[in-house]
Amino acid sequence: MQSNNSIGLGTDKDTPLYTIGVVAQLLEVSVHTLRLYENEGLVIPFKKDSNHRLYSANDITRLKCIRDSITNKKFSIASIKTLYAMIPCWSIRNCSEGERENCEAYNSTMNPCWTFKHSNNLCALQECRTCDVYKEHNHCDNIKETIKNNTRQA
DNA sequence: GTTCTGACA
DNA sequence: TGTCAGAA
Repeated sequence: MQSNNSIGLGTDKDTPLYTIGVVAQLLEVSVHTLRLYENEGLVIPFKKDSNHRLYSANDITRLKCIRDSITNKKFSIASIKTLYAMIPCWSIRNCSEGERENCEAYNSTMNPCWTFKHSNNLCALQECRTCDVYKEHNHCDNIKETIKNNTRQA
């Protein structure tokens, strides 16, 4: 018997395993809503060659956070985007002054860094889905921790 | 049967 | 957010 999963790969919370239909049932939202969250840049599911989406356990954790924010805390999608946009990616990735000046993400207040192209900076080298700036905030609560760690005293 | 994209209510 | 169309 395989203890991990049906395809026998060593699995962890980052392994994309769940189809959009399964996730929709799990979170009690429509498939359409999950695609909306993706289009709005709230979540980045893995895409198979077939272009079908696969979600990991961490993606589901993230989606639960998003749902809780919207349903219980009355956040809008736009407000969640703004919150994500406040994550100091430039600090986490140690971007230079020059890189910051030329970076759309650094200068955006409305959109998370992972919604930009990143064709001409160090972010072009890594998939946002696997970047700490994105990954470390699957729990919405972690944003506060990040801000704490990046705040200097005057 | 499930999911994809795009469009419209 | 829901639903429908046409395709894979």
